Amino acid sequence: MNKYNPQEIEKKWQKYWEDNKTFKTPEDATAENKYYILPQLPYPSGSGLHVGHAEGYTACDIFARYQRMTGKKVLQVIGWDSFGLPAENYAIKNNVHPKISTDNAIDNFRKQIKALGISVDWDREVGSHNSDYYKFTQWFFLLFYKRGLAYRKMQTVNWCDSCKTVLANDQVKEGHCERCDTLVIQKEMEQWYIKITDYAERLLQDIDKLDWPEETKKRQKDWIGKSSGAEVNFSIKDSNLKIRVFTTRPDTLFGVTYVVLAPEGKYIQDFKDKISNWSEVEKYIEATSKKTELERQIQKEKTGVDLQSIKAINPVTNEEIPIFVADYVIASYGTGAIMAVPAHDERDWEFAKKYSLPIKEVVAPNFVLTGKNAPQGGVETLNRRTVTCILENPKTNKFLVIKEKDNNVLVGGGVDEGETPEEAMIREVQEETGYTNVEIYKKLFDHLFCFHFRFGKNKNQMVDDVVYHVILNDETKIPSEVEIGKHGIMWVSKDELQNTITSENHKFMCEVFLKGDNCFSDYGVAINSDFLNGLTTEEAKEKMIEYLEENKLGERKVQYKLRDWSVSRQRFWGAPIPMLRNEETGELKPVEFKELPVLLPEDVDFKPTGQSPLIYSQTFQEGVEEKYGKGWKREVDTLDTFMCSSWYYYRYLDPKNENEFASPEALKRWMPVDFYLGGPEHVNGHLLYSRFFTKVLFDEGLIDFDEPFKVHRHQGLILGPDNRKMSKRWGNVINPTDVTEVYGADTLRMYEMFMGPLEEDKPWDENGVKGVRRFLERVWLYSTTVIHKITYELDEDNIIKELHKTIKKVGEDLSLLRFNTAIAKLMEFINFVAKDPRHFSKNDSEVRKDFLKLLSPFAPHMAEELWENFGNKNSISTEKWPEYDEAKIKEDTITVVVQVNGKVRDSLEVPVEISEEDIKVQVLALENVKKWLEGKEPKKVIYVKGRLVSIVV
RNA sequence: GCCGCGGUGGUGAAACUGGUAUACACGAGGGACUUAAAAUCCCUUGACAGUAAUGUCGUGCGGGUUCAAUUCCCGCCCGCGGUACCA
Repeated sequence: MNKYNPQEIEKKWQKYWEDNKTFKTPEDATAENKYYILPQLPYPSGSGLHVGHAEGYTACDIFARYQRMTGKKVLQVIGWDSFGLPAENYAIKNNVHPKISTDNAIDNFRKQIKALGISVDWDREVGSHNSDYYKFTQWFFLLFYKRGLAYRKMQTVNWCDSCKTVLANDQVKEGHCERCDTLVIQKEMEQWYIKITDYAERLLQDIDKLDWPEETKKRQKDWIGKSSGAEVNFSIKDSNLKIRVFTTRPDTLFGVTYVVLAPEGKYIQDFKDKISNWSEVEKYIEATSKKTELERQIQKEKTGVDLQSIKAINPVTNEEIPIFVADYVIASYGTGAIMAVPAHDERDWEFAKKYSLPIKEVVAPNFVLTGKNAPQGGVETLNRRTVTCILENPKTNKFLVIKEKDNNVLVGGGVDEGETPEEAMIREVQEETGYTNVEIYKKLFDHLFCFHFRFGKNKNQMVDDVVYHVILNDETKIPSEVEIGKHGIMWVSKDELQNTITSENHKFMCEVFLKGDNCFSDYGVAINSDFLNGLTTEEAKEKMIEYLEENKLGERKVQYKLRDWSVSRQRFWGAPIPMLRNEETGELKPVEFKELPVLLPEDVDFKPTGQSPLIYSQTFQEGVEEKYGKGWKREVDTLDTFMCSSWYYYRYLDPKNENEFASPEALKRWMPVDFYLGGPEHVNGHLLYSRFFTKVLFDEGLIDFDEPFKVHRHQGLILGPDNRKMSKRWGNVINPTDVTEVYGADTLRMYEMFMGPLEEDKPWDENGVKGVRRFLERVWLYSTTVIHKITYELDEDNIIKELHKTIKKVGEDLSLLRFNTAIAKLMEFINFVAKDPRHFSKNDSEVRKDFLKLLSPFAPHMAEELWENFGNKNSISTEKWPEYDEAKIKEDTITVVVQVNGKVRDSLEVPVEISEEDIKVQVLALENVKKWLEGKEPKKVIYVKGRLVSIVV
């Protein structure tokens, strides 16, 4: 029989699949049996396919082939994200029209993907740069416009001066352009925006119903960035003007000691006339605007300018407080103004320290005890004022600890009626220790709350503690007193103090004391806050919001970090925005659907000037005035390519439809996507936009589901052999075509899947490729040649048993996308077969037939060829996935491990059905066990069914 | 800084729900075949001690829970990714 020659057979089968349209989308798919597998939309770059592409497409393909064999009607298509900057930049550099270079790149990509044996329906291929596609990208824009979701606004935008275009927030990486790494600058421009923020709440809520990786869901939630709080009005003294601030902590309003405005915000301009030191302020604003976002982030020290001659009024205290302009407040979040609570916000604290502003504490720490002292529901809460001290003997540098029966605590007790806390403190020290000559050295906390359950009283108790540092002057004691002697006392060193104390809140006091500085709490109980005093942070927040709303001082407010999506691009190679504008009146008018597509003109000089290249077209505005009247012009910006890639999975369903983005029947039959594989870099861009598109379609009544991707998984990066990201710069790029030419596509596919878990990053290893090729060679050999060399003889039942185990494992692993372990099992099976290949090699081996089916998703070309050798005329991909028989896998005996005191000492073969008693008897009779028991009686013998016996001596 | 993920042989990595740690593959060493090499096949391969049987240690580090911990809990260290004056 022939040598394994992948180059030959792979071409043969690729042609067969193409000629026979083997992977044409089944006509008989229904909502019940359909399975929509979606590989990522590739950008067809000039440098061709990357091994990372091969990884993603292979994974989807293996999964698709497996699903088909289990009876699913699979839809799998690949298309092209073919608009975009790189093609345009390439065109500028090489003076080729992007349409030509893009079409060439697509031809190349298609050829390379076909050479991997990926089973997609090529009749449904789409490219976003084709007018029959971008017609509907434009339609989506018009849909957004119609629904009030597309609007123009003047705003500072991220500008890349090398690409000469605007960038969306997620296209900026660490202050640099994602594509060309140029430092991004801010520029004021009028742009088209999509109001994705209208959908923030739904985009956030619905994440929970998705089967996506948990960390991915979290990342998207964080990006949407919901925070709840209030907007509060601060009036300006002697004026009708107001400052509105957003805060998540309305409960700290009593601690607000100044207000800060963002330098680029609107407020500062409104106050211009009232500010006596305007020139200083103006200088500061200008200095800020010159800084890039990056510089602003890096600078450590806070800066700002006091707005002299105007003061704000704290709405709850009615105190006059200063107003600052400072660049630690940004204009684009909230209202562009903040209320500063230096006692409880690190940034405000730094600023207040620098400019010597008052710091007013309004939240005291609150310890909620855990365990048996945790507060209980449904019982009354008592309030109690108490004192506690850290008592130090300065002569010995030791600290006093009171030993109760199961607790070590500090000295303290309740404050009696008519007594000051100081008096109470001195009294408690005397009562509990007998020491009379003590003095209060320092107050550590005015309030430290502790919320716990009091068993004796069957009530919860909220203790409001004053904490002191007390010094022992000398060891004079009261001769005899009541409480002394009830519990012991001990003196410990500074180092031992914190670990000796067992009560949680006392431990915390020691911690703060030892650190020696003030530590303000974020959450706890309100103090110095009038009607909020004594409430926990959560309660106080609610109460303050109610108060604000009642008194018309502000209202509840939810803020999101998510910004509206800027979609205008001043570039050529994109879909024209289908809008008209009257240059004289400024009116806007959408292009009607029947006029779509607005074609991208051919006659454009697309050299970047910062202006949209479409301005230079002779033909683009032709006939517009005749049709719409004087002054009307087409919009000359093009759409962000994310607009194109946010809906491609709909176009695959019905790619030739001229009237709709997809027909209702096709949508009903195929959506939502059952499995979507993509890189983790798209979480806050593409995936979010696609979800948004889908929700808009749902609201328009065009679809009856509101999430496009039911199941989503990521693929990891394939790194270079040097463990670095593949890049021309490091010279570590592996070209999949080179690998295919030497080893064959089946080897490449299987190797990439064998490298490790799909979602992890993993380095390339040429030797690993060879290993997989060796495996395939062995499969070929045993399938085509009768081998007489036998290591030891196996009867057919042994092989069948191993086969059924393999069917089980490979099937399970495939359904969980654990390709690496599935392949390991296939290898194990062949290793087993190698001991005695006769049953596998014989002419009509059923074992071999089943094995080839298992192999076929991974190495489809070889599987087809060897399948054909049996005389089969059909493609193996149309075969049914083998089923395993539990009875055939069943073992008669099991190996039970024997442990003595947790260490493995022996193992023994026993019948599966052995009783617990029998096995214990057998185990205790073992020589090894006797030896390790050393004559002692076992205290305990544990039997874990089918696994081990553990003996404890 | 904050958030998320991860750390297992010389290497890529396995290990169900707490139950024999290192499957599968690579590499390395030894052997067979060969005039020789490649290819192929066979054996060995976590570390340490020992001729061996065997024993001790071993999943980033330090503790804990348990008859039993890569797996659960607490405290650290390191790497990767996200995000950042978001009030």
